[in-house]
Order: sequence, then C-alpha cells, then structure tokens
Amino acid sequence: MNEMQRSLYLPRFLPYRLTKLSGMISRSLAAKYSKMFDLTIAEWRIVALLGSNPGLTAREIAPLASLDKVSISRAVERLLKSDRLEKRILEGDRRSAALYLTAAGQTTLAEIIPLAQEYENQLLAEFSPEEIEQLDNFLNRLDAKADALG
Amino acid sequence: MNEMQRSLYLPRFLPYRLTKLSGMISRSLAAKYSKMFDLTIAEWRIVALLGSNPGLTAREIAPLASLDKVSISRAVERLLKSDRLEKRILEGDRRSAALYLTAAGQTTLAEIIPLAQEYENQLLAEFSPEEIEQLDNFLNRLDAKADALG
DNA sequence: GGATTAAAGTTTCAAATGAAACTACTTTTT
DNA sequence: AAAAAGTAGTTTCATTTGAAACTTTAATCC
Repeated sequence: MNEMQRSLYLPRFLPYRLTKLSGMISRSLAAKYSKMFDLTIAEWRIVALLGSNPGLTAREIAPLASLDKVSISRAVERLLKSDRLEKRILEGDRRSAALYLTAAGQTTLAEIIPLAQEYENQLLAEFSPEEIEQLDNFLNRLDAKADALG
Repeated sequence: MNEMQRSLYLPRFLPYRLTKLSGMISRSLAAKYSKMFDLTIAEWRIVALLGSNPGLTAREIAPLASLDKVSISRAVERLLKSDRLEKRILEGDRRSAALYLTAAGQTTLAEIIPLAQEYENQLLAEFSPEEIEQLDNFLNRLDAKADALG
C-alpha cells in the first residue's frame, strides 16, 4: 500500500518553514534593535525580562530567555557598559549577582516595547482574535512536543 | 484610555516563541542528520531539493532553500567530497554548473526522508487533519507577512 | 569588436558562537 | 575543619557564519 517516498517537498516541511519564518522575523527585528538602540536580541530579551522581573540572576535568566550562560555573560557585560543594567552581588552568595535595569535601561525598554508590539501586531494584523488564540494554542503544543522530542 | 505598556511578557511574544521553537527543532534535527549521515542542515536541504529538481544551479537553489550563496558553495563542496553530488558545467554558461545527486546521494536522500517525515509526524501527532490545515494556513500567512515587513 | 558592466561561484577576513577550561566561591562529606 | 565536590559566571579557543572582495565568464554598450 504505502509507496516509499522518493522526495520531500521542502517548502512544506514544517521544520524548514519554521526556521525560515523565524529567521525572517529575527533578522528584521535584530536590524531594528541594532540600528535604533545598539542592542542585540540577547540584550533585548534580558532587558525585557528584567523589566517585569527585577533582580534576576544570570542563572535564572537562562531558561526564561532561552539563552546559554556565555551569551548572557556577554550581553550583560555590554548592558553594563551602556549603563542600562546594574549588578548587585548577592549577600548570601558572592558568585551571583542580582541584575536590575537602571533608569536608562528602563527608558530603553519603554522605547522598544511599542516597537516590538507594533511589529507583532503587524504580523498578526490579518488574524482574527479566534485565529490568534488558535495560533497560540498550536505554538504551545508544538513547543511542548518539540521539547519532549528534543 | 490606552495605558503605556511598561513591560512585555517574553514567553508570549511571537518572535521569541517562533525562534525558540525553530531552534529546538533545528538543533534536534541537525544532531540527527549530523550523527547519522554527517550532513549539515544546508546540505540536507540541497539534497532534498535536488531529489525533486535535478540539475538546479547554486543560484537557483538559493531562494528555494533560503540559503545564501556562501553557504551553498560550502555545502556543495562537502557534498562533492562525500560523492553525493555531481557537478556538470553548463554548456551555455561556464560560470554555472548543474547539480545532480549521485547514486550515493540518492541513497542518502532515501534514507533520510523517512526520518524527516517521522519527525514531522511526531511533531504533529496530536493535531487533527483540520488543525494541520489550519496551521499550514497560518504559517503561509505569517510567512507572506514577514516577507512583506522584512 | 574592444571596453564596460554584470553575474556565478569562491575565497578571505572579521565577527559571532558555544563547548570546554577556568576562577572564585559555596556546600557537602568525612 | 580540612578535603572534595559542586555551582555561578567568565574566559579561551576552535568553529561557524556572512559580508565584502575576488576570479572567471557572459552580456551590454559605444
């Protein structure tokens, strides 16, 4: 019954499509962040996280931002240099430091958020609220499954 | 009316979610291809394309595989070395070469396709046919929109 | 038809990446 | 309480990446 498949149609292969889509989006946003704020994607993620979770440590950021500790170390270094972050060595454990946005960091965040939201809104402009919910649901399920397969 | 948004919840930000998802999937597949066939993702894409479109040139592959010409040049070089590809200089234009899978290349492709299909099937295992169609539709629309915004 | 411009693919070079080693500390073991 | 094992974050080093320059061939211009 089942004929062996002799070829695979790349444009319909889900991993390819996701990589292509996320690549287009990331490049587009990275260019914007970089040009307007001299910020990398890793830096942007950290700033966004610290906006709602001040005082996180590098280790805590890693899983929340899907970044490895090397990337975090380098991004934090740059954010400190640009005075957008402040580092407070933890009293209880002097290997770690709690990270906080400075006033400048908060300003940066406040400036980027509308841009990021606007970009997301444009991506979803032609999606109805029901479709957005459906997409959300699909992404959650794919994420969980990819995690399980990983 | 509209309150200025002071933070952005990263785990629900579409670009972040797509990057994370595609990263998990790509890493997982890249590890498989690399371990089992000593093939990179770029090489895999080229082999897959030539399976259904024998005789493509590097320039033609670029948009179909979403690869830049440097990546293609390097991937083709490796595929030639591993005897999975054959290169025939075009009669009409000696700068270009038509690329073909060798018998070995076809064997590789025949071996990988079921793995790739199986991985995709697992990702979508809990999706109904209607949901798969819906997802397909969403991805097409996001792709077109990202392209337009890009 | 020789000079100019353009295109295909390769190479070079500098920047980004990430695994592994390292440093500085902390916790656990005995 | 000293030794051993473990953890947070940094640095090193080798690999990957991609933009720009380059080489070769083709097309266009005058």
